[in-house]
Amino acid sequence: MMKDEKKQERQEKILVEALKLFTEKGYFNTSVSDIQTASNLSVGTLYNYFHNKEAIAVTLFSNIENCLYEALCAIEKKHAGACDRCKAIIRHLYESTERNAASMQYLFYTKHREFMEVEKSVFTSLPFVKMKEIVLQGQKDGEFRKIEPDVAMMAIFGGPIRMIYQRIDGLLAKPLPQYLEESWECAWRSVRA
Amino acid sequence: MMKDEKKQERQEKILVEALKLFTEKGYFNTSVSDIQTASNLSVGTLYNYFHNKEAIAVTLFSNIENCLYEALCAIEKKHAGACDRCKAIIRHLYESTERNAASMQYLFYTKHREFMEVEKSVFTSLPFVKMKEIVLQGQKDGEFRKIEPDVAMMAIFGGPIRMIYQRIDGLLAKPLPQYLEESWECAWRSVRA
DNA sequence: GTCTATATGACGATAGAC
DNA sequence: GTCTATCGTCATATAGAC
Repeated sequence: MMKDEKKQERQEKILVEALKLFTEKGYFNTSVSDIQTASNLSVGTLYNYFHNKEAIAVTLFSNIENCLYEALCAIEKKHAGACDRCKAIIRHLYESTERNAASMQYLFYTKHREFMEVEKSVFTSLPFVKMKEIVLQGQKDGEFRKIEPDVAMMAIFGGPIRMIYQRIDGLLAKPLPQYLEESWECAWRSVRA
Repeated sequence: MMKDEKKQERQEKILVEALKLFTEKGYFNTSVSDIQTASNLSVGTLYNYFHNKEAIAVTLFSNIENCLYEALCAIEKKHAGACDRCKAIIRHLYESTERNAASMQYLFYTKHREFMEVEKSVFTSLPFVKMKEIVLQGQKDGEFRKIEPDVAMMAIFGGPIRMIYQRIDGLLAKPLPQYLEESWECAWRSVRA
């Protein structure tokens, strides 16, 4: 029996290569054979690790989602007010995009519904529920204007998320963190009480 | 020889059905056979109207893009300041989404790069260039704060565009125009001089 | 567990009769 | 111009040897 460590490592390799391919060429333009080749494994072995192509996509999504969710929980703990929390979240998203564009691209930029049974939309997933909670709390505490919560949510994060899309598409000259102050100021002005 | 009118009508039918299928199931989950069946045509006939599946997608994109571009030009003519223009644009986008969700979904929500040779991103296409022009003019005229133009652009339109995504995903209870005033107020507060 | 070889089926696109 | 029938290709997934 193979050591668990080695097994883990191989699974990780598959996920990394799949993520790279999915974000570069898209899910449907990536064949199982592509993933297998990039991972230096045979087809049979790949199917030993994942039940099918969709399972790879689902695992990837779930991993990235959980990772972001934990980061958001840490931010929530570290900062007190909704204002500080939201800014920290945007900073985290910007920095994550620079550090690991593929993950962010896969999370935000992919129409998961087209190939995964799950998910209504990324925006119903755990991290975004948490973000909404923070915004609602901010309204309750009088930090944010008491407008329609969906509008407030999108006023704060809509701009920064769009910045992330633009960066991923190669349409922004500078790294995202360099836009942080200005784009946060805009978000803040739009909803502060 | 068939009357041009009838020919036009059939081509239109193909485009309408293709748009419906592409937005419901996605481009890759839609087969040429699906389009052909929905259009009440044979495969052969369909290939007589379009060179291949991609050509249908390209024509669709181009039609919707032009239609939006013309609407933006009309708005530009009708309104004087950048502020009024931007609000009118957002109103137009909101109303279009309610009237014809599929078109807006196809324009905004589709990763065209994955199946079309063209386009870096929707955001480099004509309508969005026009939007950026309007924002730049607004900064020049002192209506908008003189921050990084990309940030200003996304501060204004990022929130509303995200609202459109949410509506398309069925995550907003009310029709978009009912959020217009509040979401415009947010956008405006974020960038006004 | 890992490999190679292959079954199965779908899809895009064409050929050729009418 | 329109149809039916079909071809070639390729992708997913499995079988079975090692």
